[in-house]
Amino acid sequence: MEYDVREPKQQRAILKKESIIDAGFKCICEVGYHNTNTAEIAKEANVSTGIIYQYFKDKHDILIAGLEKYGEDIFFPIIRIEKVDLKKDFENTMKSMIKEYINNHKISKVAHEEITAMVHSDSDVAEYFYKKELESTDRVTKYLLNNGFKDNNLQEKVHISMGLIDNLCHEVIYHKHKKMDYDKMTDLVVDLIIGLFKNDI
Amino acid sequence: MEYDVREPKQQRAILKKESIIDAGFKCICEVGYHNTNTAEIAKEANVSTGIIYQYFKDKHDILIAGLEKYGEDIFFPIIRIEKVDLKKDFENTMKSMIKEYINNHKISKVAHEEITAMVHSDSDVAEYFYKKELESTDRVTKYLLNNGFKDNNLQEKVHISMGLIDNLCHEVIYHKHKKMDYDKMTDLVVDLIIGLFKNDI
Amino acid sequence: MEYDVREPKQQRAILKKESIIDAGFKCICEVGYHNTNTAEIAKEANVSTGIIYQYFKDKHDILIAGLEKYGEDIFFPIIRIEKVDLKKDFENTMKSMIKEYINNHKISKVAHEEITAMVHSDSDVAEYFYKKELESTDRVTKYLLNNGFKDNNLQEKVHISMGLIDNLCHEVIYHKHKKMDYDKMTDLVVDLIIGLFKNDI
Amino acid sequence: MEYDVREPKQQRAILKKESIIDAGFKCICEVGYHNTNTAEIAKEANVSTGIIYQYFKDKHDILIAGLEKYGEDIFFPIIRIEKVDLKKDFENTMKSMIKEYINNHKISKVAHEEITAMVHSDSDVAEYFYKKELESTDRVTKYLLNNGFKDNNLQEKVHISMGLIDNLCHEVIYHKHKKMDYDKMTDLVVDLIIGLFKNDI
DNA sequence: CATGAATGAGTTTTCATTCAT
DNA sequence: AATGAATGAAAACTCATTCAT
Repeated sequence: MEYDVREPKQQRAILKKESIIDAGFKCICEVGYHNTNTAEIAKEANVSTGIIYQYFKDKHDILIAGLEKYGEDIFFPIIRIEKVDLKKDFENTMKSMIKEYINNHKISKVAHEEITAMVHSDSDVAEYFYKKELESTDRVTKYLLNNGFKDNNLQEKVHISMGLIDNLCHEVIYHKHKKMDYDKMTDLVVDLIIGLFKNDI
Repeated sequence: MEYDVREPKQQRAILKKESIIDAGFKCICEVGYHNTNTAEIAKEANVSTGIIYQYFKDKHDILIAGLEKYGEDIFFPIIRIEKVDLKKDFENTMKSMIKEYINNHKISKVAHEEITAMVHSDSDVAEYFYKKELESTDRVTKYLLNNGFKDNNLQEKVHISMGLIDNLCHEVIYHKHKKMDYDKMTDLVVDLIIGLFKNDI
Repeated sequence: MEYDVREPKQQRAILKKESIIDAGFKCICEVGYHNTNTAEIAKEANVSTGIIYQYFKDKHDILIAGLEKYGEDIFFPIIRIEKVDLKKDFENTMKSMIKEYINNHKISKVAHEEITAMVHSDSDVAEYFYKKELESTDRVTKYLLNNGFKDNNLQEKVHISMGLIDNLCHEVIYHKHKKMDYDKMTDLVVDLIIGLFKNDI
Repeated sequence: MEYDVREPKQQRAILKKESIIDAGFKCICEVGYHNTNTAEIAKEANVSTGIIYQYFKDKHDILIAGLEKYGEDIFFPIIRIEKVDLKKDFENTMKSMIKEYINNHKISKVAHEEITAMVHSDSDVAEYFYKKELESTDRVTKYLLNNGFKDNNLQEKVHISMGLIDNLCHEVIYHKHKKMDYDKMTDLVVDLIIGLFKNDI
């Protein structure tokens, strides 16, 4: 005989909602928002199509929930800069950060493509990125201030640096320019950033 | 059995084909590819839906035609760098170029959003951008070489510089960071670029 | 992404699927496959157009389902020859069979026309007819063997006989030849068939 | 310099009309009426789409014209039975006729399929076949009468015989029944026909 | 809460026929 | 007569969302 294991309803509902978020975000990242339908999400989440609308206003809502849940890890890992030890050699710290970034990008390359595509066509996604980008800059700036950097247009410099790194990562991953020397390019970028901050440390 | 895509021979028809491209690209730029339907395009172009399929394989085909027609002006004006007079003061030249870029971006802000969104989800659009981006880098690099710059990782430096400018424009237009000093930021970017090339002139 | 064709589980849904088959087959039989559209079928079945595509891949799928459901009764009633009592007088048995056939043809005359038309233009319909025709010949042949007929080119004779009966029915129903004496023609056909088998009983 | 060879307009027009008929019938026979569009016909006929409607009421009209032009050769060659020499051995005459028929069927197998499909769905095509079938039976009957056959239900017998031959041809060509002995079947059919007429010669 | 059946507006595409030149 | 451009109604099919159970 089987005991009817009765999990608390609240708990079960939460799990179900999570599984829908996960399934939805997975599908959207893999094949794109417009190529994912609710039936597919329901199937992937092992729920019925109807139940989705108990937990989410609409399909779009699932996307946003997924973004809230996984967006930071995928798109804004720098937000956790506090873990970085700036006491060490600045140049090497930056190089290993860049390497980590590139790796991170590579892992979720398709997710990046699919989701960043929506920044331009979906105002909620845009807003999320907007907010997170601000947050990233602020956090990094504050972190540097706390680590003894002078506030000499620090925010602007941080933003420029983050942009440089982003572009570099993107270039390396998509490897558009066959003749480009990426090691050299990385060195150039690191030098630029160090140059930017050289009088502020 | 499919009608072949026809190449119009009469003047009237050629104009009509152009008007479909214009209408389609306009709609797509304004409300996005997925939110534009053929009926809308036909209406905007003052033609019937049927004629669209005589000149274009499908909706996507119109997008690509529009891109070919207007893409360079909107996304890659730097491709015409030959017009810039580098004999003049480098710093001021760059600053006015950046201003022009920002203006250009502002004019077709929505087009930028909608179309760059598709780079990530549409392989043909992606291919176009890749191609043009390469072309831009190459052209600028060659132009600098012809103007006496030394080939000291010139290509990499050009690419980095173009990225810096792009990011700057983007930041200025979207004005995300309320506390950011954009004039200072522009100065920083220009200084960085000048620094990059300082030993190559 | 495609919805999978679903197999209905609820009683209501099963009935609905059947009603789509019935409605579709009815429409196709009455006005022809090419003159029947999904909206028409939906209307006739009292369902929405959408539901059709949950149970059927496409319009063609409905046709095949209808054929599987009603094809034997309409086109291959001889497949149930086992019910015929061959112990009785062969000639009279055959005559009453022919009468029954003609009646059957008359009832679903339009269905015959519309569906047999498709044997030539639709490979799935063709396959169905081929299969059933083979099955008919085989069954009749076996049945005769079990009833003491000798296997003296029996299969060939059965096929010829079935063709003769088919042609006869067709002629009687369409009544093409004004001056034709159909009773006499029937007698001739029956005599021919009896003659064919006279040494095999 | 080139002389402007001016054919009589009437003549040119006739040629043009013929080329449309030929092109249309060719397309229809090859891929079917529903899969042939007017653009295709125009292209095949080397004329513009517009001109078609100068010579024909509609697409259907082309089909009928094609049928009138080529139908007899393809579907009712027996209509020219007068060429057959019945003085010779009846059995061999018939066998060679059957062989010729089978060949004829094979050559235009697709045309047969496509066009006979329409007998069931197109009343004009049906009427044509109806008319020609009557004509065939009548001609053959008359021819036999003129060759000394007695009028002992001759029309009925002719019709039955023609049906037997048609079925045989069809069976041989489409070869549905793998285990069937077609030589034997041919012999059986010939014997049946000879038997039918044996007291009438 | 949960299911999955049902809806129907919306989309792309085709093509016989007409029309402007 | 001739061209080929243009029309637009009609068709198949999709899918986010709602509903009956």
